[in-house]
Amino acid sequence: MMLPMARAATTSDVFNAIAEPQRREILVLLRTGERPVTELAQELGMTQPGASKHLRVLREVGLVRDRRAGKQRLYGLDARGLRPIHEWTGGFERFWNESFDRLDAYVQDLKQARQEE
Amino acid sequence: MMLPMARAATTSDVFNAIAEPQRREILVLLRTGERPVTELAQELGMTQPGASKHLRVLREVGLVRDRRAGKQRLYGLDARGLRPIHEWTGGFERFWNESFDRLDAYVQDLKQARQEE
DNA sequence: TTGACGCATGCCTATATCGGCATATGATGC
DNA sequence: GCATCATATGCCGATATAGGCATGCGTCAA
Repeated sequence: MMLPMARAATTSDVFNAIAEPQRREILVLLRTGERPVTELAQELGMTQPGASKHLRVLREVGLVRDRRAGKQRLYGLDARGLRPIHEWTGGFERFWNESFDRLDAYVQDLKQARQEE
Repeated sequence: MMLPMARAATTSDVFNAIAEPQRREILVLLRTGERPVTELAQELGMTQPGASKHLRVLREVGLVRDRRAGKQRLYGLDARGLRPIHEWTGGFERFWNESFDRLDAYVQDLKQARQEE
């Protein structure tokens, strides 16, 4: 009896964590410094539980760290996890330039063909 | 009557497209050249429909292009869409270095504190 | 100890996929 | 047209979230 294999467990990986727009906003905001959840939620127009949940995901993949500060809990950026992604995409740098060239060549070909009609 | 708002529509955005490990494998493989779906599926150990579906997502966000070649359909890389991601993560470069420094300083502090015990 | 405050969690609903499978669609050659 | 090969799609089952809301839990101050 073969059970249908469902979606792969992509949770807890950095690519997945930054696939969410709001989580990216959080990371960007945290570049300007540590913040408690409530302030963060307010600045980004999300509910406190919503912000907490996103922060949890970010913390689980190591993109943010938290430390207690009195009654509050301050969240801060730990961007090291973004480096692998930067490098992975960087592995295509040669190709996106190449793509431009090819597209350009293609466009030139079209123009050429037109004039010869 | 307030309907619960579900998951945001993140479909059709590049961040989401590359969040899937198999799709990343496809992109990496395509760096070595165009390929028909079947060959691609075979090389990556996935089913043909599976490969087709992933390619569809990649095509919808513009990361691959296809062109007909006789009976086959060749898929090729169009890496330009990866550039924004490279740049977005690059915006954190300063911070991941800084993080390293801080971590290092933290470790030094610990060592210092130990010796002074 | 008891509020009050700040934040994390649990529960629920709606949805978005992923994978497997069968099958429709398309193009080719006879 | 028809058989055949190459791909794309549809359907289904199982899961993974995202958001809203209410509530639990921990910390601090009086």
